Amino acid sequence: MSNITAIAKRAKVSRTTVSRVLNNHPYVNTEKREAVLKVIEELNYVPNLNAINLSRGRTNVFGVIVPKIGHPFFSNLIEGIGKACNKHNYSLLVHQSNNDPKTELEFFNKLKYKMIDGLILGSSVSPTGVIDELSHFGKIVSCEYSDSSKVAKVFVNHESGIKMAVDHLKDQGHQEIGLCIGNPKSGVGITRKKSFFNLQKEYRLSWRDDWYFDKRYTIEDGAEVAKTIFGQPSRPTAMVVGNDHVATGMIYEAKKQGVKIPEELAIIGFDNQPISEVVELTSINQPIIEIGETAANLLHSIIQNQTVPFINTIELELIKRKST
Amino acid sequence: MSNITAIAKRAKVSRTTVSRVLNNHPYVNTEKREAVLKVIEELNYVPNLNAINLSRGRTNVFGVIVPKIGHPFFSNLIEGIGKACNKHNYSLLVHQSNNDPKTELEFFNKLKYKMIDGLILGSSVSPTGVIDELSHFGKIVSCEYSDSSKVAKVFVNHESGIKMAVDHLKDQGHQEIGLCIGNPKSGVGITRKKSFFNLQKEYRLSWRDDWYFDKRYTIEDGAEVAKTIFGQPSRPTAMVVGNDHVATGMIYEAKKQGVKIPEELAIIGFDNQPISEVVELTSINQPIIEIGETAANLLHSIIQNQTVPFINTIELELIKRKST
DNA sequence: GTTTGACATGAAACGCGTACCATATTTTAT
DNA sequence: ATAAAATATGGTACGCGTTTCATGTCAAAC
Repeated sequence: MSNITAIAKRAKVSRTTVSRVLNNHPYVNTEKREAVLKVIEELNYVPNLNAINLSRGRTNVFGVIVPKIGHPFFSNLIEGIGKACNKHNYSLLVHQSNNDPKTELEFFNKLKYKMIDGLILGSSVSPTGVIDELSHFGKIVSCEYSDSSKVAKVFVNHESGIKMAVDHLKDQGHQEIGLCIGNPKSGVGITRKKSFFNLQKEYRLSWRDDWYFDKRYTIEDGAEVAKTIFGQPSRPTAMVVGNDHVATGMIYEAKKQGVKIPEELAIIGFDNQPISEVVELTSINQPIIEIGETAANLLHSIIQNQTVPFINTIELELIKRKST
Repeated sequence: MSNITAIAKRAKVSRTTVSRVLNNHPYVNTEKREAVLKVIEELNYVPNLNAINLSRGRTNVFGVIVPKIGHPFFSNLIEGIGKACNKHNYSLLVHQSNNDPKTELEFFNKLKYKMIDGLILGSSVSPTGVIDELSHFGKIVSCEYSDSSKVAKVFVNHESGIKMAVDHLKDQGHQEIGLCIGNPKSGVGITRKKSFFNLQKEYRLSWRDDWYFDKRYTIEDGAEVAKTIFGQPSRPTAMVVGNDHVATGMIYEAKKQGVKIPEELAIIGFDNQPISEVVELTSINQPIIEIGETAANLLHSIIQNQTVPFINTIELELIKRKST
């Protein structure tokens, strides 16, 4: 293995000059530059990024933590982040936490230990204190609401999303509206739940505790939720569902049982996934890829010490289809 | 910032001993170990991973390259890889290439430059020669067929997948079968195309050139393909479609136009994505997450110098639904 | 009583490139 | 003509932990 010292010797220059050539520093005589380049060829020199990173004190790597990579929301988020990373010449270390705080902490160490220059929280279950403390070690951007004042944020206004959904259903005359969300302990979950029940009180909507479901993520979960609802003596006339896949499962089950959508049950989903077009599901569109891109761009700007808005909200849009 | 030297001084031991404590080396006196641990607390010592990586000559990071992270196939592949990485205490550097050879080469440098210990090719467009050369710098596992003898492989037998699909359609009496694939230049694309046309000849099926489509990836693409087919004077009675989303788009368009599935057009997709259940699409199931897991496990084993099968094929399964 | 192996500890080399500081030579500006 | 920049190059400290080698102690084994 050849290194910078070997090249310097053979090209009869100093290691500093070799370093300058490698980094396209202008103050190098053309002849020496060429001599160095020639030796680099001859010795098949390959730089060692670990040495460079150690020396520079940074790695040009961002980290992102998500509960589940395969989930359409997060894979699109990562796609957006990846796009921005490519643009800024950063690499991306992706970690799957399964919403397990222990696994999260482990990944957080990558920031502490200087393996990544910045961290993007796709979703996190760690308490604010942990995040605050972590922020001493590097810049953090969160893609969901967070109580921590130390992290920059890019997120969709879930409160307004829920309001959009509920208002839309109310406008259609619904008074009995149920709610189905994913993880009730994630930032999104907490916000959605709170917003929903606030509105529900404000609008004096009917309520029954068995109109609430959480920890539902998949099409199968949706089918099961629908089954439960259809089996209830008094079912809601509409459901706000935090996830298009779950909503799709519900539509699927409704069709199976001959329950008419939207006449007997109106359904509104979130994310406007490709699937929602197929099943004609009304959905609140979240430009997920854009969120990811914005988050990574923001992180990049912050690291460059540029002044940028610390809290960014992304606007939602209701896509009306036949399920409402 | 405190480092190992500062700790050594304060704890009145050598740096070596500090290193031993940090790495749980057994030959350290209990008193000294505790003294060191105490100082580590006091100074808020945080190890520097770049230094560790440089010193050890490895990083415990795997790289994976895919064309598009948000694509369901690849996000699930990455999920599987991520799962195995978590198990083996590896991190995962994810790169999105958009099938651009230049971007690929850039990422390959992460292996050359020792930033990653091994590389997983989700899909690659680089010629065999490039991969062969790269293999001198580290272990590589490919998740698709590759001509390179230097890389280990984990892939589904796309030939058998196409055969499954065509046989199934032929059994149902179809003689006019069209084909729609994604990237015709990727490993998968090439194999599927070749296998399909081999069978088509072998079975003496009818053929028209306008029964072939490629570079189709999305639901919208599928709708457009269906439109084209339905506008043709002589359309196939069945289509083999390399991707469930595209197939879904076709079903969607067919329903819109009142074309009956499967009576007027049978459709068979690939991947058995959640969506295929919703639209009742017959699909060839590929256990994608499992492929990812197997690939990462394989890479891990190879790096540990364990003897493992170099070429692994994963079995497919036809999931019969109402579209055929 | 001596050999052998387990236990314990430290010095120094190593992995490798960057960046600051010092110095020297040319140019350009005044 | 002289001061001030620009150009060019090298020495060396620095970033930081691991690992090999040398050395030493103590207890068990023969």
